[in-house]
Amino acid sequence: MLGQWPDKAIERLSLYRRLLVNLAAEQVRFIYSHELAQKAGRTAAQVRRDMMILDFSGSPTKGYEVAKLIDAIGGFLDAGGLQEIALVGVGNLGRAFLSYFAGRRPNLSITVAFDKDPAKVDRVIHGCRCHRMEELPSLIPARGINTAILAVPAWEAQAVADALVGAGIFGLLNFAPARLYVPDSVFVENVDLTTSLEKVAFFARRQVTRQE
Amino acid sequence: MLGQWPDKAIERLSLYRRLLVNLAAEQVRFIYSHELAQKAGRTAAQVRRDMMILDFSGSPTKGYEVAKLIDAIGGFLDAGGLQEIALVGVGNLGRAFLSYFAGRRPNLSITVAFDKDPAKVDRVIHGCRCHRMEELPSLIPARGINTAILAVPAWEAQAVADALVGAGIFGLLNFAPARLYVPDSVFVENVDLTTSLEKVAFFARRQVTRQE
DNA sequence: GCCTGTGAAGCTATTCACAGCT
DNA sequence: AGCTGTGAATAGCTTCACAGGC
Repeated sequence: MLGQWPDKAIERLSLYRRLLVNLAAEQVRFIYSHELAQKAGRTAAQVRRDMMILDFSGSPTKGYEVAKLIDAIGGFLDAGGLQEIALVGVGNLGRAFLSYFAGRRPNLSITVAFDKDPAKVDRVIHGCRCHRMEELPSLIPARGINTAILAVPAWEAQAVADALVGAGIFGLLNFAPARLYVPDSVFVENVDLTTSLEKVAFFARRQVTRQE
Repeated sequence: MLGQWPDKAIERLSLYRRLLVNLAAEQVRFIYSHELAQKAGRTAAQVRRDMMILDFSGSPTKGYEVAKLIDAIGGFLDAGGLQEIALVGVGNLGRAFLSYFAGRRPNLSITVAFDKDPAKVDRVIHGCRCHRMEELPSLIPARGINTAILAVPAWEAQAVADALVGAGIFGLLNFAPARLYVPDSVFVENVDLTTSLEKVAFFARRQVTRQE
């Protein structure tokens, strides 16, 4: 499904870029692997390995040039221009994402939303227009969209995923607590909030017990 | 930090339980490792390995008894009674979580919220009262809370995390795009929505290119 | 025959450690 | 002296493969 690069490495590159953009804003021009590692919560060796993915080199005396590294990550991660994202499910979570992502990344923007609730259709929420589900199969290819966020209830997730895949989606960020059955060519990232919370609660409780 | 059990295994156990609860509702009494694996998107061997964590046995003829397995996972993952969770940051995301988690798990419930915005303080949102930040250091120990959800802006995250750790929190579900510096005894799960979306968009675009 | 439980093997991601450079 | 770049080693997780049992 993934192929050449491990998906964790892609996550780290995205994280590095965010840190580097902050550094650039503070006029930092060069950074060593151990400094970036410290900010990212990784090891220096890991950072240097990740630079190999980009085929990016630093200087042993100054480290990595921040501005150039930001460009190198952008060249690797970003599409040429704007990559549009579709959102399906404009409930509480969906609206929170619209507000959260609004203007966060210049190259990535949620530009269409879909919901089956007629009360939401044709409204514009955080700058994004909500469409009828029936428009999904035509609108997504028409806009050349390949990535979608799924924020619908679990029992609707598979049907919506099928519609999205049929419309040409190849990447899904899924917040519904349901496993999606999709072709191997489609990348699915599941964000399971309940499971994450249960995990944190488990380790927290275990630590409390240990302290006592 | 973690210790004995890998955190990915804990995630899977939480996932298995959700699937099993659904199965129980459909009157399914027994399930084989390969069936559960199929539903969870794992291999049968992985499921059987995870059963070893629980020290739970199935029968070679019938498989695992659904009701007993649910109890075994509960005995492992859950606290004795209700485990309360605190939420800090009642913005769009925070409110979405309150609505999302309301009544989702009987043993896990967000029962206190905090926000620095006076307009939100003392309001009850999705059954959860919002308190002043100043009450955090006393209220969290008073309630015996050890787990918190962090949904504040990045630039406030570290200060809030410090306050939470000081108040006795040992588990943090962090939605702020910032690395948190906390003692080793505190478990932090970062959910980085921007990074996840960038990753999905990256693989989607790559796949599209490959198809052409 | 077809399952479970598990030692062993295999894989992938991360870290070590050091040559090379300035 | 202290960094980068990277082959080699390690660690951690997943899958294989088969003994054991009904």
